[in-house]
Amino acid sequence: MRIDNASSTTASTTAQTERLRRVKVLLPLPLKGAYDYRVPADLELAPGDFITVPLGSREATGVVWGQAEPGGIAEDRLKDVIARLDAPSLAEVSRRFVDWVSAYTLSPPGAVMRMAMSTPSALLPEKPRTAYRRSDAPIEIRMTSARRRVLALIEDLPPMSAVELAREAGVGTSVVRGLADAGVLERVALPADSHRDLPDPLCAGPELSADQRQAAEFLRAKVKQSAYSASLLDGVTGAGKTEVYFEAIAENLESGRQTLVLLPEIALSAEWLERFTNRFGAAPAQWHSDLTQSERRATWRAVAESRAPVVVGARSALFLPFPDLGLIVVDEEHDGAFKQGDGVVYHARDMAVVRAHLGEIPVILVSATPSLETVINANKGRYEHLVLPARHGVAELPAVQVVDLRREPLAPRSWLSTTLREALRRTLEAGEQALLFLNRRGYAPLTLCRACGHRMECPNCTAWLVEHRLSGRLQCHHCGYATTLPNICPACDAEGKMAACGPGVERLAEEAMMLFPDARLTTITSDTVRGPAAAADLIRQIREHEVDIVIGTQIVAKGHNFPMLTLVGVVDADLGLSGGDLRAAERTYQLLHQVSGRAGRAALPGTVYLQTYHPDHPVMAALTSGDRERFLEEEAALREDGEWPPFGRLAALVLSGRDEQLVDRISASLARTAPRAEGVRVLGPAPAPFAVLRGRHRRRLLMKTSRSVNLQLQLRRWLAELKLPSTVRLQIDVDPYSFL
DNA sequence: AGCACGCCGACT
DNA sequence: GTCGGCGTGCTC
Repeated sequence: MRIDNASSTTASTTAQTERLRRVKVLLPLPLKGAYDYRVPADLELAPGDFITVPLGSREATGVVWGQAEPGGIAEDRLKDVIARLDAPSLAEVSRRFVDWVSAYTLSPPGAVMRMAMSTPSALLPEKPRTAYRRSDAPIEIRMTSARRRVLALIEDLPPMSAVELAREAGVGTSVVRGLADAGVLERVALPADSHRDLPDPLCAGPELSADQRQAAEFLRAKVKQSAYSASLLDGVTGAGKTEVYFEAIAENLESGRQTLVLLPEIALSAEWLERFTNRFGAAPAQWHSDLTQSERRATWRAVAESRAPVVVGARSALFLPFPDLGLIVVDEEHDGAFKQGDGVVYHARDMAVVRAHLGEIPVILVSATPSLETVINANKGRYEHLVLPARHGVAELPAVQVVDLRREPLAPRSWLSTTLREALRRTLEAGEQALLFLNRRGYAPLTLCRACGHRMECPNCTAWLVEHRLSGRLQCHHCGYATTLPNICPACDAEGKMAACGPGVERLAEEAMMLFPDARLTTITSDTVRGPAAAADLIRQIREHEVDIVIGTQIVAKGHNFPMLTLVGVVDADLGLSGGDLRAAERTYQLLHQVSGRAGRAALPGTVYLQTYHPDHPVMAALTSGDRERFLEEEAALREDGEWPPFGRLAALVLSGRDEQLVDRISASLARTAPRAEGVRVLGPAPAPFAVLRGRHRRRLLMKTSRSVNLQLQLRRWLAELKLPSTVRLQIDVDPYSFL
């Protein structure tokens, strides 16, 4: 009896120990799920711990995802966990977030987790930073002039790194190391991370208007509640939305919790950083794709160790390992850049709301032109809706006029109507600035042969080659293919018949220069602006009126304040409306509204001209009347009729491969096995927009369901049996943002 | 994602 | 005869 008792106790203890001794480990790889590992007796592990494990012939870093479930892999295939890494473990809410995003996007959980891990070096012990100082030991060495310079320099300076010391002394680092090896210099360890100044919520902020104060108080109260809430902060550019949400950040700073601010394009936000620093007396931590390895490491660690109270970043910052996130702000929430296109396909704004929900914290969505989804959520009461009216005297809204190109035809190879030319002339004569907006890079979007009609197309993609006259090349904007402009038609051998068709910004600049030879002109596109420093310099040039005419693509649409800019000419307002995209009208409205806002922001009133062949289009009507609500209502009605998002659910499945027939066969068979259920429709397969991209043939299926259907469940069932040849890829995009 | 395994072309 | 190209498949 006693033995029975003892043995049963032993058995249950063994079972329990067994279970504890076996853990699920999520590896940052696109595997189906977590892998099981055995935990050695001398290791104590908890969920969220970062560990190293053997994987095949190598070693990998992963996260303990929980206790292994019974019925996993056979005992004899289990390997031992190698070690626990010295990094704060991933918070439970972060792990739930990874699982949630994985389930929602149908991406492997490891692929999602990879975004939370940044760089491998972040998990390894920090490399001690070595500095050098004069040693006391009286050592005789052969003196050289380089050595003398180093020693003279070190006399009255604090210890410096080899690189700094060498740079200051004008010698190579080998001289410094040589002196250290000889014993004249002494190596000392520098403190790991010199503490930077932290944002201070008590720093004096700017004077707020009554409306701003009211909105700020509301958001402060939401932060104080530390519960889930979503608020839309809505108001025209210049209404002071940023200052308002800064107050919410201040409140969250006071409570000691972390804040995440998501911006669509961090590289161009020098202005935002300046405003933040002015308000809080210190810069926030930054997270974006241009960080160096060591910057990534430092920021990731600072976030994980609660040393970064505020992080501003691009969409991937959402996956940083915050131990205590208390507030998320999504600025420019309507911006398409929040949608991640490759790898794990997700929309950072939507996932930010999910993250806030899981963390039971407030999220603030900010925009002058909020997305239809967000406005509907606000109207239905799911989001709080705070509207900031324009501040008196700050931003006079520009007058928007349509130029009807059907009544006022353009001259051949000209893209500026008489009306717009006249407006330009008046603006320049008044000593003011003008912006010509055309969302097309290069010189001409199409080159064709006037003899046989042959079009210059990309050999790898279904796309025209764009002529770039600055670089003297024909370029594919999708795969990077480039070639020279031929003088002889590759199809019919006719000589000198290749002709540029349509305008790009370079060609527009050519016309403007011809019309206004004395005007100082600059072209701003992603081709001409390389990096934040160049962008900042251009912005300064415009602000200081060193330029009369600015010609640019969408990168000039972002909110910069140019006091002397009074005229905006939208050269092709219809661009972007064609193509049958669900959000074409909405996006065009947002872009053109934003670019219109560049005109007349200070004391001078501004004017906007929209050149269009569709003056009656709802987008043009909304822009000229300023009646955003009516436009959104009409858009919403259209989507509701067709059960399009957000009134229905949508997922795009794109199959791609080099073998066109194979891709066709598989898409066809996929369509045959599509689920037949109430409220589920599968459209396609059809050639995906850009039917060939980078040499891969693409077919698309669309799954469209009503709101009540669990789209992910239907998708998972459908694709569970699917066995794809390795040469064919399937990309799933839940809630596709753009159909292109 | 790595890394090994495997099966066909140009080299010491 | 081997070295090495990258297609295919597996990693608890």
